[in-house]
Amino acid sequence: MTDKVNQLDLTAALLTPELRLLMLHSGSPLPQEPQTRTSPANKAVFVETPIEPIRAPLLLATMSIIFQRPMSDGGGAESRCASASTWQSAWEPPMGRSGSVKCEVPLIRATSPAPGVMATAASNHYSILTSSASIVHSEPGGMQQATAYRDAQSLLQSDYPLQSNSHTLSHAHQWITALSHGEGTPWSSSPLGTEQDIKPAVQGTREEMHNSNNNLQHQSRPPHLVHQAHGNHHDARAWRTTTTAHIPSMATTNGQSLIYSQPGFSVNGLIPGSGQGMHHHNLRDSHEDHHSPHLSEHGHPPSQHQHQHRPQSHHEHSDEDTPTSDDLEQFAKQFKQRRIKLGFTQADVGLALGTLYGNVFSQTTICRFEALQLSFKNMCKLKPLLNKWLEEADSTSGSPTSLDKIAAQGRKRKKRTSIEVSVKGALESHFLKCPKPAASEIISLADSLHLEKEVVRVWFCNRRQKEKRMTPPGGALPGSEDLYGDTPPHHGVQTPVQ
DNA sequence: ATGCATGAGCG
DNA sequence: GCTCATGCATA
Repeated sequence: MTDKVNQLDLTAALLTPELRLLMLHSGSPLPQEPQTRTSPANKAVFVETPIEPIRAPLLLATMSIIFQRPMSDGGGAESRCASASTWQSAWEPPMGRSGSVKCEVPLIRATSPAPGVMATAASNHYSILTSSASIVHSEPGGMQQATAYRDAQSLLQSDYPLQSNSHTLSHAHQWITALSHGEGTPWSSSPLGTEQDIKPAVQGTREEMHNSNNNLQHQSRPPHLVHQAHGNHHDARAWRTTTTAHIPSMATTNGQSLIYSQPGFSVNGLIPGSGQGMHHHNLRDSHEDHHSPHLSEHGHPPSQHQHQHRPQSHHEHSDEDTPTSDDLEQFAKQFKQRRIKLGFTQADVGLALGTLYGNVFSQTTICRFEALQLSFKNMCKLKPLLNKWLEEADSTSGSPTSLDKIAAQGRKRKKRTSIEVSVKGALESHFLKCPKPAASEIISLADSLHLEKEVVRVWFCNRRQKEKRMTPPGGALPGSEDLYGDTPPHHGVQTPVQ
């Protein structure tokens, strides 16, 4: 039993840099050095190694082991991940000797956490198994482009919630979203929150965006996908694949811990030459999409840029003119990047706006701005302010801007009601059928759900509001726009044909 | 980051 | 009673 733990069959192919280092440190014999080569085409890195297994002494003390058993296990490939400690008692040997084993070191985030990293670490190695010739990372977690925004949404919301780090994932998503995007419109993708509740199949788009991308098919997904399957959700273009073996920055820092270099993230290719901390990468990747005419996933231009705005050409990102949704998206993204780089929190900005221009805003609002989760109008309104702040902050960088706290006004607020998941589900389904229930309906609904009428009413209001902002443009679910009957008469936008 | 809430403005 | 902008409180 101890043997199992202490000796692990490893092929060089499975030897990650992390593991390699550990082995070196522990004086373990390393398997034959793998040869890495990079595919010029997709930048994927392949590792070619002899299949010859080696015996690796105990390195598990600080490792997480993920291994996959061969199909013969009845249940099919089964992945496991356990800490060394638990592993010892719970581990079962791989079904076959050839069973691949993948080890990875617990990762320590050195600096500002790169969202998604942890999650990624835990779930992206599966594909590596069984293929000793080429290892290509397929990262399920968070590298998808905004192009795959919707996919990502549904993916993140539904496929991962079970993971303990699911919240990390949602961050990742958000983050990634901010970093890269393929479509030109903010609302062209569903910035819907990471709400755990059912994702409505009907999207009540109205105002701005119509992007007839098919984003519905993702509504239905297998309740539980195997990790490997996740890769399919991703827009393959979103992020380049690479191998762990390729990560150079694996060197231990201060000898204390291994910095985790998430291949999918840092070597993503977004920032080719950046030698900075990964948390800064995003600050420059914007070049990627800044000028590129955002093509939709299907190669169609977003085409809804003009809607709802003045026919002003979108060449200038001026604060004066009504920006286009593209401008806003760009700005929001840059804003966030700058803010982070400058070291301000969303709350800081909100307060600063108050001291600087008299308009205090909450962290929530800033957050929503960055996430493009405000109405177009609202975005337009905030943009100039934020832009001014940005300029100010940029020029003042170095000396901390005075962020006089503005006393929060005390107000007796109703205790936030927490609606149970099941109840929420009921509300959701009702919403799908009727997003705007009559008072009587609300009452009966409240009655049956044992909720206050007001709570139900507010819930519907919020739900509608939410629907409006996060509505996937493409979502332009047929006929969903007039769902509320209050759709403004603008937007005769050319719906991207599909 | 987001769910539930508030309140102004409006019809 | 709705929309809309906004935020407290919390996951």
